[in-house]
Amino acid sequence: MNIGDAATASGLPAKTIRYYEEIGLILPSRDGNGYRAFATRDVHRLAFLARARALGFSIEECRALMALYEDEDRASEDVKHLAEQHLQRIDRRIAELQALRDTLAGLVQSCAGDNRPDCPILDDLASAARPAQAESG
Amino acid sequence: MNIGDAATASGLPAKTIRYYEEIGLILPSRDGNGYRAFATRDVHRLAFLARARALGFSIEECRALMALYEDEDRASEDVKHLAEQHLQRIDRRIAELQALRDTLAGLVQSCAGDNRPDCPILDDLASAARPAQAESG
DNA sequence: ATGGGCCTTCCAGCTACTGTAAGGTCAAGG
DNA sequence: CCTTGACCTTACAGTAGCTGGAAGGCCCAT
Repeated sequence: MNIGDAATASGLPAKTIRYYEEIGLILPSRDGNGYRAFATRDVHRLAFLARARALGFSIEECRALMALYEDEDRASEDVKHLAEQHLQRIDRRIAELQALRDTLAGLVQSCAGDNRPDCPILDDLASAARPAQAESG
Repeated sequence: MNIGDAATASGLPAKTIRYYEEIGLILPSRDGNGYRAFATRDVHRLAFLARARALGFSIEECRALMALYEDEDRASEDVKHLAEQHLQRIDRRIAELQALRDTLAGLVQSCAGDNRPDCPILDDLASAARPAQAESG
């Protein structure tokens, strides 16, 4: 199977597959003409990677997950640990974004959004530059 | 004021300030020795940028916000529009992460996390590779 | 032989910095 | 006067994870 078909089958762009080979995530064999030859197993690996990436795991985490996937003697504990770490990272990120969102939503709401120059949003951004105008207390 | 003091005053690393100059976000004057000379106004701009970046605005959005900040004849509508777009992007991102989080949390919970190899997390990741084993329905 | 669609490699670019190297400047101390 | 050390300068490389494009090879149909 050539890279185009592997791309279609796995859902990953051919470019991405070449990149994954370059960084050692997969190692398809080669035909006589130099074309990559993907076995069914390779396509499974690619789909595994696609799914793991879609769940937000980093490339290095995917590498580790792949190793566990291929290791019949793995402990599910190791997989769970990776997933838990990732989950915590996502939770932190959500909390950050939520805080951002709340601040921003407040600013948006306070802004008239008309053709006059007065703007609480710009005032807020500038307030960091003029701490005399108090935001603590 | 040299770059070190501007960094302290604005909360941005000196490296970042040089970068901002390179991409044309600020243009401090220069002393005879080639050192950047930051006026109070420059430090205000830097703090403005720092705050806007902390709120998650992209560099290009910061450039636009800065232009509005400096334009006395701006319409607050333009600022609000930028902020609303950003807010929507954050909302979408939060929704994405939340969906991810839910999926991942389900997987984590279903995994025993012991020293046996059986692992619903890996099963899920691999399921994309073996659609015969059904996930729809 | 020629056209088109696939494949190959290599290099550049994206965001927003960050690190490092090699060197210039300046004030203090001996 | 010289050194030390903290500051400053530029330029280049690297980060994550691709993505686009150039230049060229392979293969099949006409």
